[in-house]
Amino acid sequence: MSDSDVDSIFHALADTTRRDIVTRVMAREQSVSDLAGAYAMSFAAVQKHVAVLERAMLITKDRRGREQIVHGDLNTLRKAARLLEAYEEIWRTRADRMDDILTED
Amino acid sequence: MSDSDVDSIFHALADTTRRDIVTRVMAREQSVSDLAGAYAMSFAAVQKHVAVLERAMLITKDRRGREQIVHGDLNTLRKAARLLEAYEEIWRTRADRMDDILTED
DNA sequence: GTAACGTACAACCAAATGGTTGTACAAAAT
DNA sequence: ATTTTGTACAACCATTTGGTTGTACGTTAC
Repeated sequence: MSDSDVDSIFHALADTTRRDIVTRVMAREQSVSDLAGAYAMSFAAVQKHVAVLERAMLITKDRRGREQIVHGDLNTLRKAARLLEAYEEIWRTRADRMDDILTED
Repeated sequence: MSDSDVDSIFHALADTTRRDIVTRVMAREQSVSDLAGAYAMSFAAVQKHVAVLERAMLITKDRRGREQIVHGDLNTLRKAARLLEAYEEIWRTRADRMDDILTED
């Protein structure tokens, strides 16, 4: 996973509408227009949000007839979650070293 | 935690330099100019990145003499991590319901 | 007291973002 | 066959972003 992949994942999550889309499609797959119907903005705007999430690989699309069905991608979400946990781990490790230092006198 | 708080946290994390700053300050607290020295960009640019992280509450600053010492804020990181885990939970719950549906015939 | 250091902030710039409307086209329904 | 539906995409716009340089100011060192 390159830096720019991670950039795009967090960027995709840095918007309330997009996080809400993720919530919806994790709960149940649905078409782009189902999603568009849920927000007070143009279809094109929602479609752009979907495209951002798709580029970030947080969702995938699957054509069904004339509809495009949007699914959540659990794998990418897990990667993002693990990344944040890695920062906690860095902190924990440093804390341990701090502890070493404090107890070494 | 408001939506815009979450927006600012993920936005702050959506940049390689800023994630690197988080890594550094989680490992060891350091001054703004220590950080600035580590990147091939102006002091002002690094200072802006630090300001973005500070607004997102991912770091805090603490004046020590003429230096400004930057610390990582584990708490905010944990909140972000838990948020991502919540999406996984939504997915898991839906999966369970799927399972219910598949076994109910 | 003066010089150097660490920081903050304003002004500026190019590029990206998040929204809009309009057009185009394939699939489905009539 | 025609209309409606679902989607994609371009063009446009205002705002934000991520960088720059320059200025200012308090703190430390000489």
